[in-house]
Amino acid sequence: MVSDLNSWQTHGMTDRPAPRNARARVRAELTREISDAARRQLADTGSDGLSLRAVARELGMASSAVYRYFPSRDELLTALIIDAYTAVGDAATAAEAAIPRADLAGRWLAVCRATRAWALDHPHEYALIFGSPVPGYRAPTDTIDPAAKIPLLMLAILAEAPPAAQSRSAARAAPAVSMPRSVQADLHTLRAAMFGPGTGSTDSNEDGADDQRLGRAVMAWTQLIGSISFELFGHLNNVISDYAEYFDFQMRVIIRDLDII
Amino acid sequence: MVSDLNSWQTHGMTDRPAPRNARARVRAELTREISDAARRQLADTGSDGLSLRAVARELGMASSAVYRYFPSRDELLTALIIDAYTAVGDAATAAEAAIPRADLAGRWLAVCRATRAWALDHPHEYALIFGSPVPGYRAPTDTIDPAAKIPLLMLAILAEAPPAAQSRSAARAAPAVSMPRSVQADLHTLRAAMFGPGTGSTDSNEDGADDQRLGRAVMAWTQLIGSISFELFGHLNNVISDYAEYFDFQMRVIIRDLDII
DNA sequence: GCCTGTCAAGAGCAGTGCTCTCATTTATGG
DNA sequence: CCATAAATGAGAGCACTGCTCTTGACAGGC
Repeated sequence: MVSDLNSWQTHGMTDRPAPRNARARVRAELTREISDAARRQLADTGSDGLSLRAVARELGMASSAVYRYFPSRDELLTALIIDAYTAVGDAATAAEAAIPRADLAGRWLAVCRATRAWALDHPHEYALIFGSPVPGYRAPTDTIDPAAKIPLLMLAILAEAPPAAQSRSAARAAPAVSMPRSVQADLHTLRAAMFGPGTGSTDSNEDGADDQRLGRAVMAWTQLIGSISFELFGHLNNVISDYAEYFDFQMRVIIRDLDII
Repeated sequence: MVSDLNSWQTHGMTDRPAPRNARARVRAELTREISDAARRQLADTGSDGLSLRAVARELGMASSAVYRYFPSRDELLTALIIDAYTAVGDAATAAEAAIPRADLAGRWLAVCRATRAWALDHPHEYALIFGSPVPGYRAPTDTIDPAAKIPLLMLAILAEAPPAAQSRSAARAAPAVSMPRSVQADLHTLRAAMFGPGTGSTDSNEDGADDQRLGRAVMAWTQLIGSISFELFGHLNNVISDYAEYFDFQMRVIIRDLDII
Protein backbone atom coordinates (compact mmCIF):
# COMPACT_ATOMS: atom_id res chain seq x y z
CA MET A 1 0.00 0.00 0.00
CA VAL A 2 2.69 2.43 0.97
CA SER A 3 4.54 3.60 -2.10
CA ASP A 4 7.78 5.44 -2.52
CA LEU A 5 7.36 9.15 -2.58
CA ASN A 6 11.11 9.45 -2.91
CA SER A 7 11.07 9.47 -6.67
CA TRP A 8 9.49 12.89 -6.45
CA GLN A 9 12.71 14.40 -5.21
CA THR A 10 14.27 13.91 -8.60
CA HIS A 11 12.54 16.94 -9.96
CA GLY A 12 12.09 18.71 -6.69
CA MET A 13 8.30 18.76 -6.51
CA THR A 14 7.80 18.52 -2.82
CA ASP A 15 9.37 20.95 -0.39
CA ARG A 16 12.78 19.76 0.61
CA PRO A 17 13.24 19.84 4.37
CA ALA A 18 15.56 22.87 4.38
CA PRO A 19 15.89 25.18 1.38
CA ARG A 20 19.49 26.06 2.15
CA ASN A 21 20.35 28.35 -0.76
CA ALA A 22 18.47 31.47 -1.59
CA ARG A 23 18.36 29.89 -5.01
CA ALA A 24 16.42 26.90 -3.75
CA ARG A 25 14.06 29.20 -1.90
CA VAL A 26 13.09 31.26 -4.91
CA ARG A 27 12.83 28.11 -6.91
CA ALA A 28 10.36 26.56 -4.50
CA GLU A 29 8.45 29.81 -4.47
CA LEU A 30 8.18 29.96 -8.24
CA THR A 31 7.20 26.32 -8.38
CA ARG A 32 4.33 27.08 -6.06
CA GLU A 33 3.33 30.13 -8.07
CA ILE A 34 3.22 28.09 -11.24
CA SER A 35 1.13 25.33 -9.75
CA ASP A 36 -1.17 27.90 -8.15
CA ALA A 37 -1.70 29.65 -11.46
CA ALA A 38 -2.26 26.30 -13.10
CA ARG A 39 -4.85 25.36 -10.49
CA ARG A 40 -6.60 28.68 -11.05
CA GLN A 41 -6.64 28.05 -14.78
CA LEU A 42 -7.81 24.51 -14.24
CA ALA A 43 -10.74 25.76 -12.18
CA ASP A 44 -11.68 28.11 -15.00
CA THR A 45 -11.43 25.96 -18.06
CA GLY A 46 -10.96 22.36 -16.99
CA SER A 47 -8.02 20.09 -17.56
CA ASP A 48 -8.28 20.36 -21.32
CA GLY A 49 -7.92 24.11 -21.13
CA LEU A 50 -4.82 23.97 -19.02
CA SER A 51 -2.08 25.50 -21.14
CA LEU A 52 1.53 25.84 -20.14
CA ARG A 53 1.83 28.89 -22.33
CA ALA A 54 -1.14 30.55 -20.68
CA VAL A 55 0.31 29.85 -17.26
CA ALA A 56 3.59 31.39 -18.38
CA ARG A 57 1.73 34.42 -19.73
CA GLU A 58 -0.10 34.91 -16.45
CA LEU A 59 3.17 34.85 -14.56
CA GLY A 60 4.88 37.10 -17.11
CA MET A 61 7.54 34.62 -18.04
CA ALA A 62 8.52 32.84 -21.21
CA SER A 63 6.81 29.54 -21.88
CA SER A 64 10.12 27.81 -22.09
CA ALA A 65 11.03 28.92 -18.61
CA VAL A 66 8.19 26.92 -17.12
CA TYR A 67 9.92 23.78 -18.29
CA ARG A 68 12.67 24.47 -15.80
CA TYR A 69 10.15 23.71 -13.07
CA PHE A 70 7.87 21.14 -14.63
CA PRO A 71 9.42 18.89 -17.25
CA SER A 72 6.13 18.52 -19.10
CA ARG A 73 2.49 19.43 -19.04
CA ASP A 74 1.65 16.00 -17.73
CA GLU A 75 3.97 16.43 -14.78
CA LEU A 76 2.21 19.65 -13.92
CA LEU A 77 -1.11 17.84 -14.12
CA THR A 78 0.25 15.09 -11.91
CA ALA A 79 1.22 17.67 -9.32
CA LEU A 80 -2.29 19.11 -9.48
CA ILE A 81 -3.75 15.62 -9.11
CA ILE A 82 -1.75 15.01 -5.97
CA ASP A 83 -2.77 18.40 -4.63
CA ALA A 84 -6.41 17.62 -5.33
CA TYR A 85 -6.27 14.25 -3.60
CA THR A 86 -4.63 15.88 -0.63
CA ALA A 87 -7.15 18.70 -0.53
CA VAL A 88 -10.24 16.50 -0.61
CA GLY A 89 -8.66 14.13 1.87
CA ASP A 90 -7.91 16.97 4.25
CA ALA A 91 -11.43 18.33 3.90
CA ALA A 92 -12.92 14.96 4.76
CA THR A 93 -10.52 14.46 7.65
CA ALA A 94 -11.32 17.84 9.12
CA ALA A 95 -15.06 17.32 8.84
CA GLU A 96 -14.82 13.91 10.44
CA ALA A 97 -12.69 15.21 13.28
CA ALA A 98 -15.39 17.70 14.23
CA ILE A 99 -17.90 14.97 15.10
CA PRO A 100 -17.99 13.37 18.57
CA ARG A 101 -16.00 10.15 18.57
CA ALA A 102 -18.90 8.05 19.74
CA ASP A 103 -21.15 9.05 16.85
CA LEU A 104 -19.86 6.61 14.29
CA ALA A 105 -22.68 7.10 11.82
CA GLY A 106 -22.28 10.86 12.13
CA ARG A 107 -18.57 10.63 11.43
CA TRP A 108 -19.19 8.44 8.40
CA LEU A 109 -21.82 10.82 7.10
CA ALA A 110 -19.51 13.78 7.69
CA VAL A 111 -16.84 12.18 5.51
CA CYS A 112 -19.34 11.61 2.71
CA ARG A 113 -20.81 15.09 2.90
CA ALA A 114 -17.42 16.77 3.04
CA THR A 115 -16.28 14.83 -0.01
CA ARG A 116 -19.37 15.89 -1.94
CA ALA A 117 -19.07 19.50 -0.79
CA TRP A 118 -15.45 19.66 -1.89
CA ALA A 119 -16.38 18.14 -5.24
CA LEU A 120 -19.11 20.72 -5.82
CA ASP A 121 -16.69 23.49 -4.90
CA HIS A 122 -13.91 22.17 -7.11
CA PRO A 123 -15.64 20.36 -9.95
CA HIS A 124 -12.73 20.45 -12.35
CA GLU A 125 -10.25 19.23 -9.78
CA TYR A 126 -12.70 16.48 -8.87
CA ALA A 127 -13.02 15.51 -12.52
CA LEU A 128 -9.25 15.45 -12.71
CA ILE A 129 -8.93 12.78 -10.04
CA PHE A 130 -12.20 10.85 -10.32
CA GLY A 131 -13.08 11.39 -13.97
CA SER A 132 -11.48 9.61 -16.86
CA PRO A 133 -7.68 9.60 -16.65
CA VAL A 134 -6.60 12.51 -18.76
CA PRO A 135 -3.99 12.10 -21.48
CA GLY A 136 -2.29 8.90 -22.52
CA TYR A 137 -3.12 7.82 -19.00
CA ARG A 138 -0.84 6.13 -16.50
CA ALA A 139 -1.41 6.61 -12.83
CA PRO A 140 1.84 7.76 -11.26
CA THR A 141 2.52 5.71 -8.18
CA ASP A 142 2.94 8.90 -6.20
CA THR A 143 -0.77 9.49 -6.32
CA ILE A 144 -1.95 6.33 -4.61
CA ASP A 145 -1.01 7.39 -1.11
CA PRO A 146 -2.96 10.65 -1.03
CA ALA A 147 -5.74 8.93 -2.92
CA ALA A 148 -6.18 6.39 -0.17
CA LYS A 149 -6.88 8.89 2.59
CA ILE A 150 -10.65 8.94 2.39
CA PRO A 151 -11.22 5.21 2.03
CA LEU A 152 -8.83 4.60 4.91
CA LEU A 153 -10.78 7.12 6.96
CA MET A 154 -13.98 5.22 6.26
CA LEU A 155 -12.44 1.88 7.11
CA ALA A 156 -11.11 3.30 10.36
CA ILE A 157 -14.61 4.35 11.35
CA LEU A 158 -15.96 0.96 10.41
CA ALA A 159 -13.31 -0.71 12.51
CA GLU A 160 -14.62 1.08 15.58
CA ALA A 161 -18.14 -0.23 15.06
CA PRO A 162 -19.17 -3.25 17.14
CA PRO A 163 -18.68 -6.57 15.36
CA ALA A 164 -21.23 -7.11 12.67
CA ALA A 165 -22.76 -10.25 14.11
CA GLN A 166 -23.59 -8.90 17.56
CA SER A 167 -24.72 -5.45 16.51
CA ARG A 168 -27.96 -3.77 17.42
CA SER A 169 -30.29 -6.15 15.71
CA ALA A 170 -28.95 -8.98 13.67
CA ALA A 171 -32.30 -9.34 11.96
CA ARG A 172 -32.03 -5.87 10.45
CA ALA A 173 -28.49 -6.37 9.33
CA ALA A 174 -28.06 -7.01 5.64
CA PRO A 175 -28.11 -10.68 4.79
CA ALA A 176 -24.98 -12.46 3.61
CA VAL A 177 -24.21 -13.02 -0.04
CA SER A 178 -21.97 -15.81 -1.25
CA MET A 179 -18.45 -14.47 -1.60
CA PRO A 180 -15.88 -16.06 -3.93
CA ARG A 181 -12.58 -17.13 -2.40
CA SER A 182 -10.60 -14.67 -4.49
CA VAL A 183 -12.67 -11.80 -3.16
CA GLN A 184 -12.23 -13.14 0.36
CA ALA A 185 -8.48 -13.21 -0.21
CA ASP A 186 -8.43 -9.65 -1.50
CA LEU A 187 -10.40 -8.44 1.50
CA HIS A 188 -8.15 -10.30 3.91
CA THR A 189 -5.14 -8.69 2.29
CA LEU A 190 -6.79 -5.31 2.65
CA ARG A 191 -7.56 -5.95 6.32
CA ALA A 192 -4.04 -7.10 6.99
CA ALA A 193 -2.62 -4.02 5.27
CA MET A 194 -4.73 -1.85 7.52
CA PHE A 195 -4.54 -3.49 10.91
CA GLY A 196 -1.57 -5.77 10.59
CA PRO A 197 -1.59 -9.46 9.70
CA GLY A 198 -3.56 -11.87 11.81
CA THR A 199 -6.20 -9.29 12.57
CA GLY A 200 -9.89 -9.80 12.01
CA SER A 201 -11.77 -12.94 11.41
CA THR A 202 -10.55 -15.57 9.07
CA ASP A 203 -13.12 -18.06 10.22
CA SER A 204 -14.07 -16.75 13.63
CA ASN A 205 -17.38 -15.43 12.35
CA GLU A 206 -19.40 -18.37 11.21
CA ASP A 207 -20.72 -16.89 7.97
CA GLY A 208 -17.93 -14.36 7.44
CA ALA A 209 -19.95 -11.37 8.61
CA ASP A 210 -16.81 -9.26 8.84
CA ASP A 211 -15.91 -10.08 5.27
CA GLN A 212 -19.40 -9.20 4.15
CA ARG A 213 -19.10 -5.91 5.93
CA LEU A 214 -15.71 -5.12 4.47
CA GLY A 215 -16.95 -6.02 1.01
CA ARG A 216 -19.87 -3.68 1.50
CA ALA A 217 -17.52 -0.97 2.73
CA VAL A 218 -15.57 -1.07 -0.53
CA MET A 219 -18.91 -0.91 -2.31
CA ALA A 220 -19.78 2.11 -0.20
CA TRP A 221 -16.61 3.87 -1.31
CA THR A 222 -17.56 3.14 -4.91
CA GLN A 223 -21.09 4.35 -4.32
CA LEU A 224 -19.88 7.59 -2.73
CA ILE A 225 -17.69 8.55 -5.66
CA GLY A 226 -20.14 7.17 -8.19
CA SER A 227 -22.95 9.24 -6.79
CA ILE A 228 -20.92 12.45 -6.75
CA SER A 229 -19.77 11.78 -10.30
CA PHE A 230 -23.33 11.16 -11.43
CA GLU A 231 -24.41 14.47 -9.93
CA LEU A 232 -21.48 16.42 -11.28
CA PHE A 233 -21.51 14.90 -14.74
CA GLY A 234 -25.26 15.20 -15.05
CA HIS A 235 -26.16 11.55 -15.40
CA LEU A 236 -29.32 11.93 -13.32
CA ASN A 237 -30.20 15.36 -14.61
CA ASN A 238 -33.87 14.84 -15.35
CA VAL A 239 -34.38 12.26 -12.64
CA ILE A 240 -33.17 13.72 -9.37
CA SER A 241 -33.86 17.38 -8.67
CA ASP A 242 -32.95 17.67 -5.00
CA TYR A 243 -29.58 16.06 -5.18
CA ALA A 244 -28.44 17.05 -1.70
CA GLU A 245 -31.33 15.19 -0.10
CA TYR A 246 -30.94 12.23 -2.42
CA PHE A 247 -27.25 12.06 -1.58
CA ASP A 248 -28.01 11.99 2.12
CA PHE A 249 -30.62 9.32 1.57
CA GLN A 250 -28.10 7.17 -0.24
CA MET A 251 -25.52 7.53 2.48
CA ARG A 252 -28.07 6.69 5.16
CA VAL A 253 -29.00 3.55 3.26
CA ILE A 254 -25.35 2.58 3.15
CA ILE A 255 -24.88 3.31 6.83
CA ARG A 256 -27.81 1.08 7.68
CA ASP A 257 -26.66 -1.69 5.38
CA LEU A 258 -23.21 -1.50 6.92
CA ASP A 259 -24.87 -1.55 10.33
CA ILE A 260 -22.85 1.33 11.70
CA ILE A 261 -24.51 2.43 14.90
CA MET B 1 -37.89 12.31 -20.92
CA VAL B 2 -38.35 12.04 -24.65
CA SER B 3 -36.30 14.70 -26.38
CA ASP B 4 -36.32 15.97 -29.91
CA LEU B 5 -33.98 14.08 -32.14
CA ASN B 6 -35.12 16.23 -35.02
CA SER B 7 -32.41 18.81 -34.56
CA TRP B 8 -30.01 16.20 -35.79
CA GLN B 9 -31.40 16.41 -39.26
CA THR B 10 -29.92 19.84 -39.66
CA HIS B 11 -26.56 18.34 -40.37
CA GLY B 12 -27.81 15.02 -41.61
CA MET B 13 -26.46 12.75 -38.93
CA THR B 14 -29.10 10.09 -38.82
CA ASP B 15 -30.04 8.14 -41.91
CA ARG B 16 -32.88 9.81 -43.70
CA PRO B 17 -35.63 7.33 -44.53
CA ALA B 18 -34.94 7.41 -48.26
CA PRO B 19 -31.68 8.78 -49.67
CA ARG B 20 -33.23 9.90 -52.92
CA ASN B 21 -30.27 11.51 -54.63
CA ALA B 22 -27.04 9.80 -55.32
CA ARG B 23 -25.59 12.85 -53.62
CA ALA B 24 -27.40 12.14 -50.37
CA ARG B 25 -26.28 8.53 -50.53
CA VAL B 26 -22.61 9.27 -50.90
CA ARG B 27 -22.97 11.92 -48.23
CA ALA B 28 -24.43 9.47 -45.75
CA GLU B 29 -21.73 7.01 -46.68
CA LEU B 30 -18.93 9.50 -46.15
CA THR B 31 -20.47 10.64 -42.88
CA ARG B 32 -20.35 7.06 -41.69
CA GLU B 33 -16.78 6.63 -42.90
CA ILE B 34 -15.71 9.71 -41.01
CA SER B 35 -17.35 8.68 -37.78
CA ASP B 36 -15.99 5.15 -38.18
CA ALA B 37 -12.47 6.44 -38.65
CA ALA B 38 -12.96 8.74 -35.70
CA ARG B 39 -14.15 5.85 -33.55
CA ARG B 40 -11.13 3.82 -34.59
CA GLN B 41 -8.85 6.68 -33.68
CA LEU B 42 -10.70 7.18 -30.43
CA ALA B 43 -10.14 3.54 -29.52
CA ASP B 44 -6.42 3.99 -30.16
CA THR B 45 -5.61 7.23 -28.46
CA GLY B 46 -8.59 8.29 -26.39
CA SER B 47 -10.76 11.34 -26.77
CA ASP B 48 -7.84 13.72 -26.33
CA GLY B 49 -6.06 12.16 -29.26
CA LEU B 50 -9.01 12.46 -31.58
CA SER B 51 -7.88 14.83 -34.30
CA LEU B 52 -10.02 16.03 -37.18
CA ARG B 53 -6.93 16.41 -39.29
CA ALA B 54 -5.82 12.88 -38.61
CA VAL B 55 -9.25 11.58 -39.53
CA ALA B 56 -9.07 13.56 -42.75
CA ARG B 57 -5.61 12.18 -43.46
CA GLU B 58 -6.80 8.62 -42.94
CA LEU B 59 -9.62 9.16 -45.39
CA GLY B 60 -7.35 10.97 -47.86
CA MET B 61 -9.30 14.17 -47.85
CA ALA B 62 -8.55 17.75 -46.90
CA SER B 63 -9.12 18.65 -43.27
CA SER B 64 -11.45 21.42 -44.30
CA ALA B 65 -13.68 18.99 -46.15
CA VAL B 66 -14.53 17.20 -42.94
CA TYR B 67 -16.24 20.33 -41.75
CA ARG B 68 -18.84 19.83 -44.48
CA TYR B 69 -20.01 16.79 -42.53
CA PHE B 70 -19.35 17.71 -38.91
CA PRO B 71 -19.49 21.39 -38.08
CA SER B 72 -16.92 21.02 -35.30
CA ARG B 73 -14.82 18.53 -33.45
CA ASP B 74 -17.25 18.63 -30.58
CA GLU B 75 -20.14 17.65 -32.85
CA LEU B 76 -18.13 14.66 -34.03
CA LEU B 77 -17.52 13.73 -30.43
CA THR B 78 -21.21 14.12 -29.69
CA ALA B 79 -22.00 11.72 -32.51
CA LEU B 80 -19.52 9.24 -31.07
CA ILE B 81 -21.08 9.68 -27.64
CA ILE B 82 -24.52 8.85 -29.01
CA ASP B 83 -23.09 5.86 -30.85
CA ALA B 84 -21.42 4.65 -27.67
CA TYR B 85 -24.58 4.97 -25.61
CA THR B 86 -26.47 3.09 -28.28
CA ALA B 87 -23.82 0.37 -28.51
CA VAL B 88 -23.64 -0.35 -24.80
CA GLY B 89 -27.41 -0.17 -24.55
CA ASP B 90 -27.81 -2.66 -27.37
CA ALA B 91 -25.25 -4.98 -25.82
CA ALA B 92 -27.10 -4.95 -22.51
CA THR B 93 -30.45 -5.43 -24.21
CA ALA B 94 -29.22 -8.39 -26.21
CA ALA B 95 -27.68 -10.05 -23.17
CA GLU B 96 -30.83 -9.56 -21.17
CA ALA B 97 -33.02 -10.93 -23.92
CA ALA B 98 -31.10 -14.22 -23.87
CA ILE B 99 -32.14 -15.04 -20.30
CA PRO B 100 -35.43 -16.84 -19.56
CA ARG B 101 -38.10 -14.30 -18.71
CA ALA B 102 -38.85 -15.84 -15.34
CA ASP B 103 -35.27 -15.49 -14.10
CA LEU B 104 -35.42 -11.89 -12.98
CA ALA B 105 -32.17 -11.95 -11.05
CA GLY B 106 -30.44 -13.59 -13.99
CA ARG B 107 -31.71 -10.92 -16.35
CA TRP B 108 -30.55 -8.17 -14.01
CA LEU B 109 -27.15 -9.78 -13.67
CA ALA B 110 -26.92 -10.18 -17.44
CA VAL B 111 -27.46 -6.46 -17.92
CA CYS B 112 -24.74 -5.65 -15.42
CA ARG B 113 -22.25 -8.12 -16.85
CA ALA B 114 -22.89 -7.05 -20.42
CA THR B 115 -22.35 -3.42 -19.47
CA ARG B 116 -19.05 -4.27 -17.82
CA ALA B 117 -17.95 -6.48 -20.71
CA TRP B 118 -18.68 -3.73 -23.22
CA ALA B 119 -16.78 -1.24 -21.09
CA LEU B 120 -13.73 -3.49 -20.91
CA ASP B 121 -13.86 -3.98 -24.67
CA HIS B 122 -14.28 -0.27 -25.43
CA PRO B 123 -12.57 1.54 -22.58
CA HIS B 124 -12.12 4.83 -24.38
CA GLU B 125 -15.70 4.93 -25.57
CA TYR B 126 -16.80 4.12 -22.05
CA ALA B 127 -14.65 6.92 -20.69
CA LEU B 128 -16.22 9.20 -23.25
CA ILE B 129 -19.73 8.66 -21.94
CA PHE B 130 -19.17 7.88 -18.25
CA GLY B 131 -15.93 9.71 -17.54
CA SER B 132 -15.62 13.43 -17.09
CA PRO B 133 -17.45 15.39 -19.77
CA VAL B 134 -14.82 16.21 -22.33
CA PRO B 135 -14.27 19.78 -23.47
CA GLY B 136 -16.15 22.85 -22.30
CA TYR B 137 -18.81 20.34 -21.33
CA ARG B 138 -22.54 20.61 -22.02
CA ALA B 139 -24.60 17.52 -22.45
CA PRO B 140 -26.45 17.75 -25.75
CA THR B 141 -30.08 16.86 -25.25
CA ASP B 142 -29.81 14.31 -28.02
CA THR B 143 -27.75 12.06 -25.78
CA ILE B 144 -30.24 11.59 -22.97
CA ASP B 145 -32.51 9.18 -24.82
CA PRO B 146 -29.87 6.60 -25.76
CA ALA B 147 -28.27 7.13 -22.35
CA ALA B 148 -31.45 6.03 -20.60
CA LYS B 149 -31.67 2.63 -22.22
CA ILE B 150 -29.82 0.63 -19.58
CA PRO B 151 -31.42 2.19 -16.52
CA LEU B 152 -34.83 1.76 -18.14
CA LEU B 153 -33.99 -1.86 -18.78
CA MET B 154 -33.16 -2.34 -15.12
CA LEU B 155 -36.31 -0.61 -13.97
CA ALA B 156 -38.37 -2.77 -16.31
CA ILE B 157 -36.95 -5.89 -14.71
CA LEU B 158 -37.60 -4.50 -11.27
CA ALA B 159 -41.18 -3.77 -12.23
CA GLU B 160 -41.74 -7.44 -12.95
CA ALA B 161 -40.59 -8.48 -9.50
CA PRO B 162 -43.29 -9.19 -6.92
CA PRO B 163 -44.11 -6.20 -4.72
CA ALA B 164 -41.43 -5.50 -2.21
CA ALA B 165 -43.55 -6.00 0.89
CA GLN B 166 -44.86 -9.47 0.08
CA SER B 167 -41.71 -10.86 -1.45
CA ARG B 168 -39.97 -14.08 -0.47
CA SER B 169 -39.09 -13.15 3.06
CA ALA B 170 -39.79 -9.70 4.32
CA ALA B 171 -37.33 -10.24 7.13
CA ARG B 172 -34.45 -10.58 4.70
CA ALA B 173 -35.49 -7.54 2.72
CA ALA B 174 -33.43 -4.44 3.34
CA PRO B 175 -34.85 -2.27 6.10
CA ALA B 176 -36.42 1.08 5.30
CA VAL B 177 -34.52 4.33 5.62
CA SER B 178 -36.22 7.67 6.16
CA MET B 179 -36.76 9.30 2.80
CA PRO B 180 -37.16 13.08 2.40
CA ARG B 181 -40.29 14.32 0.66
CA SER B 182 -38.29 15.83 -2.21
CA VAL B 183 -36.71 12.47 -2.95
CA GLN B 184 -40.13 10.85 -2.76
CA ALA B 185 -41.42 13.38 -5.25
CA ASP B 186 -38.53 12.75 -7.64
CA LEU B 187 -39.10 9.01 -7.48
CA HIS B 188 -42.81 9.39 -8.05
CA THR B 189 -42.10 11.51 -11.10
CA LEU B 190 -39.72 8.85 -12.33
CA ARG B 191 -42.30 6.13 -11.81
CA ALA B 192 -44.97 8.14 -13.57
CA ALA B 193 -42.64 8.81 -16.50
CA MET B 194 -42.05 5.08 -16.82
CA PHE B 195 -45.45 3.53 -16.24
CA GLY B 196 -47.77 6.43 -16.73
CA PRO B 197 -49.26 8.65 -14.01
CA GLY B 198 -51.23 7.12 -11.22
CA THR B 199 -49.15 3.96 -11.24
CA GLY B 200 -47.45 2.50 -8.25
CA SER B 201 -47.99 3.21 -4.62
CA THR B 202 -48.34 6.69 -3.30
CA ASP B 203 -49.47 5.51 0.08
CA SER B 204 -50.66 2.00 -0.62
CA ASN B 205 -47.58 0.51 0.97
CA GLU B 206 -47.56 1.48 4.60
CA ASP B 207 -43.88 2.38 4.89
CA GLY B 208 -43.31 3.20 1.21
CA ALA B 209 -41.55 -0.05 0.41
CA ASP B 210 -41.89 0.62 -3.31
CA ASP B 211 -40.23 3.99 -2.92
CA GLN B 212 -37.43 2.42 -0.95
CA ARG B 213 -36.96 -0.09 -3.69
CA LEU B 214 -36.97 2.49 -6.45
CA GLY B 215 -34.51 4.61 -4.52
CA ARG B 216 -32.26 1.61 -4.16
CA ALA B 217 -32.62 0.89 -7.87
CA VAL B 218 -31.24 4.30 -8.75
CA MET B 219 -28.44 3.59 -6.31
CA ALA B 220 -27.84 0.31 -8.09
CA TRP B 221 -27.46 2.12 -11.40
CA THR B 222 -24.94 4.42 -9.76
CA GLN B 223 -23.12 1.48 -8.23
CA LEU B 224 -22.92 -0.37 -11.53
CA ILE B 225 -21.30 2.52 -13.38
CA GLY B 226 -19.23 3.53 -10.38
CA SER B 227 -17.82 0.05 -10.05
CA ILE B 228 -16.92 -0.22 -13.72
CA SER B 229 -15.32 3.21 -13.61
CA PHE B 230 -13.30 2.26 -10.55
CA GLU B 231 -12.03 -0.84 -12.30
CA LEU B 232 -11.27 0.91 -15.57
CA PHE B 233 -9.70 3.98 -14.04
CA GLY B 234 -7.66 1.96 -11.57
CA HIS B 235 -9.07 3.31 -8.33
CA LEU B 236 -8.93 -0.10 -6.66
CA ASN B 237 -5.71 -1.19 -8.31
CA ASN B 238 -3.89 -2.52 -5.27
CA VAL B 239 -7.00 -3.58 -3.43
CA ILE B 240 -9.00 -5.84 -5.72
CA SER B 241 -7.13 -8.32 -7.88
CA ASP B 242 -9.95 -10.52 -9.17
CA TYR B 243 -12.20 -7.78 -10.39
CA ALA B 244 -14.59 -10.02 -12.31
CA GLU B 245 -15.48 -11.94 -9.18
CA TYR B 246 -15.69 -8.82 -7.08
CA PHE B 247 -17.99 -7.26 -9.65
CA ASP B 248 -20.30 -10.26 -9.54
CA PHE B 249 -20.27 -10.18 -5.76
CA GLN B 250 -21.32 -6.54 -5.79
CA MET B 251 -24.14 -7.16 -8.19
CA ARG B 252 -25.37 -10.11 -6.16
CA VAL B 253 -25.40 -7.93 -3.06
CA ILE B 254 -27.47 -5.38 -4.92
CA ILE B 255 -29.86 -8.02 -6.23
CA ARG B 256 -30.42 -9.29 -2.72
CA ASP B 257 -30.87 -5.80 -1.29
CA LEU B 258 -33.36 -5.03 -4.03
CA ASP B 259 -35.06 -8.33 -3.25
CA ILE B 260 -35.27 -9.42 -6.85
CA ILE B 261 -36.20 -13.06 -6.85
C1' DG C 1 38.62 36.60 -10.22
C1' DC C 2 37.47 32.82 -12.67
C1' DC C 3 34.34 28.83 -13.70
C1' DT C 4 30.52 26.21 -13.45
C1' DG C 5 25.79 25.49 -12.96
C1' DT C 6 21.27 27.65 -13.04
C1' DC C 7 18.19 30.42 -15.25
C1' DA C 8 15.13 33.25 -18.60
C1' DA C 9 14.28 34.34 -23.17
C1' DG C 10 13.67 33.73 -28.03
C1' DA C 11 13.28 31.21 -32.23
C1' DG C 12 11.57 27.38 -34.24
C1' DC C 13 9.19 22.72 -35.22
C1' DA C 14 5.22 19.99 -35.70
C1' DG C 15 0.81 19.74 -34.70
C1' DT C 16 -4.09 21.37 -33.69
C1' DG C 17 -9.19 23.50 -34.63
C1' DC C 18 -11.25 26.38 -37.56
C1' DT C 19 -12.35 29.95 -41.40
C1' DC C 20 -12.03 31.76 -45.73
C1' DT C 21 -11.75 31.71 -50.70
C1' DC C 22 -11.82 29.45 -55.02
C1' DA C 23 -12.71 25.92 -58.37
C1' DT C 24 -15.35 21.95 -59.46
C1' DT C 25 -19.13 18.91 -59.49
C1' DT C 26 -23.93 17.86 -59.09
C1' DA C 27 -28.98 18.59 -59.08
C1' DT C 28 -32.79 21.20 -60.42
C1' DG C 29 -35.96 24.55 -62.84
C1' DG C 30 -37.07 26.94 -67.03
C1' DC D 1 -30.78 21.20 -73.19
C1' DC D 2 -28.92 24.53 -70.80
C1' DA D 3 -28.35 27.96 -67.12
C1' DT D 4 -28.63 28.74 -62.35
C1' DA D 5 -28.18 27.36 -57.67
C1' DA D 6 -26.57 24.31 -54.33
C1' DA D 7 -23.25 21.21 -52.57
C1' DT D 8 -18.60 19.75 -52.29
C1' DG D 9 -13.43 19.45 -52.19
C1' DA D 10 -8.89 21.61 -51.93
C1' DG D 11 -5.69 24.93 -50.36
C1' DA D 12 -3.95 28.79 -47.79
C1' DG D 13 -3.92 30.95 -43.62
C1' DC D 14 -4.77 32.39 -38.53
C1' DA D 15 -4.09 31.68 -33.82
C1' DC D 16 -3.02 28.48 -30.78
C1' DT D 17 -0.71 24.35 -28.50
C1' DG D 18 3.45 21.34 -26.31
C1' DC D 19 8.08 21.00 -26.61
C1' DT D 20 13.23 21.52 -27.99
C1' DC D 21 17.27 23.95 -28.85
C1' DT D 22 20.38 27.71 -28.58
C1' DT D 23 21.95 31.98 -26.69
C1' DG D 24 23.15 35.06 -23.34
C1' DA D 25 23.00 36.72 -18.46
C1' DC D 26 23.51 35.98 -13.61
C1' DA D 27 25.00 34.01 -9.04
C1' DG D 28 27.56 30.81 -5.87
C1' DG D 29 31.69 28.04 -4.75
C1' DC D 30 36.71 27.38 -5.54
